[in-house]
Amino acid sequence: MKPEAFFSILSDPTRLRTLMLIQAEREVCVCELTFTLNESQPKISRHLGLMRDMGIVESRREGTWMHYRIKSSLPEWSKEILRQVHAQLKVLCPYREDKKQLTQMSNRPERSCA
Amino acid sequence: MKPEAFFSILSDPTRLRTLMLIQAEREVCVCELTFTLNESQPKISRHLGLMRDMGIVESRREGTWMHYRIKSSLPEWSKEILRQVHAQLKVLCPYREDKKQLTQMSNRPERSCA
DNA sequence: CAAATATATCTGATATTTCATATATATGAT
DNA sequence: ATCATATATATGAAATATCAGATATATTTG
Repeated sequence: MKPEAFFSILSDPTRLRTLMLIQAEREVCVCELTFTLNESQPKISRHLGLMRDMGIVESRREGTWMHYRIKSSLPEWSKEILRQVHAQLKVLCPYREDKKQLTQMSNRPERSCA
Repeated sequence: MKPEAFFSILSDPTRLRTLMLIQAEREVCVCELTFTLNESQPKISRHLGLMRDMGIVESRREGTWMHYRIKSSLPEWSKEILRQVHAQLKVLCPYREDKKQLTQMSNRPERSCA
């Protein structure tokens, strides 16, 4: 993956908020994202599909839920940049509020094996 | 500046190579970039103008030359991300080769006060 | 069947590149 | 000092490419 393609992934607010949430939580599912970001399900799903096609995230099915996380085989330079970006942005809005919002989801899915 | 707008600046190869070169050299002028990146002068100038309008870089005139550098008033989170991105990417192509290519420019402008 | 997730299509908006030309500055000749 | 010219940079306009969002619908699983 070329660095400019990697940054084009980060250049959309829905995708950036999603990735920051994944960095904070290790793993999130689609319904957690639609609730937390307050966006339509197709919109969330399309961005996740795009990131999966680009090789940034990978998915894991658990019943009807699809859990997304950072792809483990991602090159080290991009993993490190994601960590550094999260370290810088987590205190800013809306990322800080997103993390709080997620904890207030009533019917949040339980993970069998995170 | 919103983080997603910041990353959209990094999501173009010409701009990313330019910023990595600025991180390495502190300052570069338009003719150094057209030589090093082997791109047309209007293309380089357009991208620099865009980055100046977005508040990422600032320019300094020295005779006919325009020198560009990272804007000093840039928010700390974005300065730090630029440093970290450079630390990760400088060993990769084409950034490593760009730096070498710049040193081989014959009529490279001298700086009166860098 | 219901719930969760994925995808196809259309559409308006935006970004990028190129070409030609304009502007700014420096310099040598008169 | 002025004129002509060379060099460096910027920009307007047009052509092209790319992208995000909405709606409807399809797929997968329990």
